[in-house]
Amino acid sequence: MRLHNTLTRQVEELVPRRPGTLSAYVCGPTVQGAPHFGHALAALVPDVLRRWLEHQGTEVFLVRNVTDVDDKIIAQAQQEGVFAAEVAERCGRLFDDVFRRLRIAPPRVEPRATAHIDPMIELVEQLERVGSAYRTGGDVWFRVRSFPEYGRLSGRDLDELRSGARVDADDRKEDPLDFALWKAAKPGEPSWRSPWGRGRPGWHLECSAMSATYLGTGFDLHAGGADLIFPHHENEIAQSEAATGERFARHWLHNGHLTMGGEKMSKSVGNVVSLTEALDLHGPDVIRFFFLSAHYRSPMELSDERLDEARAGLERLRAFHRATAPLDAAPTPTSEVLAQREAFAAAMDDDLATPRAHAALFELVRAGHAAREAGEDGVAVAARDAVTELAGALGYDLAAEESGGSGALVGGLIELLLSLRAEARAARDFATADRVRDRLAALGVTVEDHPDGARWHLR
RNA sequence: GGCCGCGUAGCCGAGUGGCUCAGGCAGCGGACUGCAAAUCCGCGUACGUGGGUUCGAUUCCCACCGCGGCCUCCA
Repeated sequence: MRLHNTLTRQVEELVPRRPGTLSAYVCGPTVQGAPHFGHALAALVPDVLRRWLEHQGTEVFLVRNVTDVDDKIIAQAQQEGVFAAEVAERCGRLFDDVFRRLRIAPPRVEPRATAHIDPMIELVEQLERVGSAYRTGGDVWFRVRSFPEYGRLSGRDLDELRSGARVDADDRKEDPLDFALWKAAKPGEPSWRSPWGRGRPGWHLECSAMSATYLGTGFDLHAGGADLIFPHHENEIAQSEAATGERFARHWLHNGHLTMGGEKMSKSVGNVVSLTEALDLHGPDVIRFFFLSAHYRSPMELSDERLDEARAGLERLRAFHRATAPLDAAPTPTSEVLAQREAFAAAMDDDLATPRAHAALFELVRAGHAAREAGEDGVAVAARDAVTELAGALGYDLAAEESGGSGALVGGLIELLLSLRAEARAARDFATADRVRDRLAALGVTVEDHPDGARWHLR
């Protein structure tokens, strides 16, 4: 398949170094607060890529880290008067929970920064040996000047960056662009023993060390939000390549941002929507559909209207699933069904063009309904099977009903009411029949009358 | 200020140098229905502005306007 590579700004063939297995590293969350709606996208994009590759028979060895030590976690802990590890543990569970509910498949390895201090220290020592690191007191800095390729990923020019000069002119640094590899411990902060005294790793260090630990150098794909391109990913490349002399990640995938009120959703702007609450309100499939209805690299504006549209679109897929689930004819795909399967695959292979993939799904739905109405059950079944399979490859569960569990008891009671209603209709007592339907609707149960009887589903 | 990207019908969102230029939501008409719902059939001549290249541009180039992102922590 072809995928946009930030390194070249072009859509390129994604070629795993080991045929059949893609090695990928995703920058996971910094567990310093509750997950917001925007965090879902950065986890969802690699998930969709992974599902598609696996559907195509490629294995994906995915590593997604957890940043469990950093300035904000420490600040939050101090504010609460607890240990930083406590904040990280609590927030980490919140992220685990929302990712699970979103059906984001767990990564193969989920390394925590605090469990990999040793390889980080070794990496810094190696950088000292090659002359790319220097210390001032208990701090260690990366010497940007020592890495001529610096700025390649983000398309920056060193001199422009310096003149932009919003970077702290810290006198301890040789160059304003140099960044911390190791920070000397301040009182009350979590710290680890190191050759430079007690301290903690700089932010960028963990990803270099942990990706090398689990994937080695020159792994296939590195992913993250577009806001990580600079400085985070630029710095990862500098550290890793300066230390090893080898290419770091070969392909870079970055997702665009979620906006709300025209601005990037972020805690500092204050326009965040809790992902936990959004899941409670909309369920995982609506949120997934919302994100996948636009291309992963374009910015997306979140609003109630967009979510309502996503719900409506998803409902069309679900209604098709409900209508065709009882059919049990042998599938007899038509050329149209086959063509839409191919269109879906072509879209996904073309830089994860999920909006076009959705379009193929909708064409299958229309063709399937039409076949069903024409009594061509085999064609309808072929369309249904294609929709179920391909929607599954995008991570949808069309059989799942919306929130509000319908236990056996609830289902039984509804069936009972509908059988009484059917008797009323047979007796042309439409007032009673309508009353049952209206009251059920008020409770969130939609009733549809079909030639073969009534169907119902939870709204 | 520098760098990057975007501007497509009421809304969202694909796509292409010309051939009937996806799909969804909303809307309208018809079929079906006791009425609905669901579904099917039909219906929308859109490409920010001004130049240029071209036989022909929404698609390529330039300028401008507007919007966003990054340049500091950030998914």
